[in-house]
Amino acid sequence: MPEGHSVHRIARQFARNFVGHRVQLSSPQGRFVEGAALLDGHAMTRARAVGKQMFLEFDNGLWLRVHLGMYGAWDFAGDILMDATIASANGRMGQTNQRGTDLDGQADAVLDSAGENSLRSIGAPRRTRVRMAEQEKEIDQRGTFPPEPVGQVRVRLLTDTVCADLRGPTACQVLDAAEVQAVIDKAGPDPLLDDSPAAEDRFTAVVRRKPTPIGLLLMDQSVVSGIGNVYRAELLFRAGVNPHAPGKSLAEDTVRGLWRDWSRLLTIGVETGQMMTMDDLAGADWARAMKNRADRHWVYKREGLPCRVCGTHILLEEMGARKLYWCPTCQA
DNA sequence: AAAACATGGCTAC
DNA sequence: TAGCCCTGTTTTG
Repeated sequence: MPEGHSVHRIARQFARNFVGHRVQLSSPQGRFVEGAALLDGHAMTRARAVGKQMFLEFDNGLWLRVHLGMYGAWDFAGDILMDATIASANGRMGQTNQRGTDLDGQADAVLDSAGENSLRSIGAPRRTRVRMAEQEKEIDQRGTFPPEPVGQVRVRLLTDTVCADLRGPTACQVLDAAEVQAVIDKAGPDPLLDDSPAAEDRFTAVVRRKPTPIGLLLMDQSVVSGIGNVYRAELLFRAGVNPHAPGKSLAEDTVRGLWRDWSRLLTIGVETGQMMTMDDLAGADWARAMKNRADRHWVYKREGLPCRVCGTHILLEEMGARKLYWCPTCQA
């Protein structure tokens, strides 16, 4: 599934295209009929991402909470205003985006600021169809509007001009404001929601108190939000940290460094739409990595291959019921 | 062509 | 610990 960066991008897409508009909700699949009815016909007022979860607020005070899980995806169709980086990630927009450009750090898009601030618009809406999951891709350019639902569509959000279909989510439910707050309170800090020293302190303190291996702590969404299996492996390699090291055994600077690096990688991920973890690349190397996943990571999915730094064979083991990739030499 | 696998995480057993 | 969500991609035959 999409790790944290994708969910932030999807929330922006909703802020861009739905916030401020009346929305018709339905459940073509039939498994969310009651929930859809609670929100149907109301205007969307806010789109938020917190770690891997997304929250859409409507003007009756209720929220739609969505977690994509492993297979979940959103398909957008219609006259879509796209964040330029989405098209860029597909290589369709030429040079509109280069790394190094700044996000303004505004993770939430609220009603009065939707459509401006951090979203770099292409300009006019474009009639298209885009799938947003871990990868984003344009599906086709034409067709009737709204399109026929494809596959098991749990919920469809429809305005006069734009349609969003949700398929295969782990979670899709209607919550009131207090329930949303409870979910958010349980989540660990998300660098895009809070890049304050307090957030870094909180993460650092929690990690350095626990005997749990850091490789498990980074995946624990109550410790830190948004990190998944790819970012876990890559963050640990970049920090030179052994995944088995207990949180409490790590130096304070090391843990703070992990937080800051996560903030950096998440920012790059939101900007490019890719889990680009070899961010020191330049020119042709960067372009190749943007195109091919195999050239994008230090250790992820590289078991048995020589470490890009020291040549040692990359190891693969199970940790937290997920595949963990690491270099026993660089991460001694 | 078919089968296995995966960026997650909840729930039931 | 296994199932589920039920899709897209990769690997196997």
